[in-house]
Amino acid sequence: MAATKRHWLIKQEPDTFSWDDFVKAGEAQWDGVRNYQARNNLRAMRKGDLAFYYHSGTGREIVGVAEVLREAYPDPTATGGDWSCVDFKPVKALKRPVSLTEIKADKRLENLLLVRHSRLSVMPMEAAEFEMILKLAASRL
DNA sequence: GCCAACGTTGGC
DNA sequence: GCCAACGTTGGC
Repeated sequence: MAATKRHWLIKQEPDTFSWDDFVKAGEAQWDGVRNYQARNNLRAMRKGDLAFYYHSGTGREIVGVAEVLREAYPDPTATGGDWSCVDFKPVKALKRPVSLTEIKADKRLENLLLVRHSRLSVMPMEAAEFEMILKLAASRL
């Protein structure tokens, strides 16, 4: 019946909009994406899908889990072109952040687009990879 | 349609 | 602050 949930990772510079800002806001319109691959990923998201919230630049770590609140709709901040945005709400912060260094050190996560394609800001990931990172976050460093 | 130049992102 | 990776643009 219900389609299998897909898993994602979204990046944000904490200096621009941190996880704490996100939690304070209660939800966020994920606009401003101007890359086709990232846009297509946004469009493939379904309500209820989960996404890791990653701090790029300062931090470079996964800090929390977000959920798709509203599926892709036209990005109101776009002045031209065919762009989309998605609304997310925070679900929970990870028990402890999982850093890029830690992810890179883990052979089982070597196929993550976060590692292979570092410039992509919205990316899919496997359910197994998602679970693995949740497990890392629940463990001691 | 190719490719050089340029801009942007993000890790280090 | 630097640089690699990558996307986009524009000349030919």
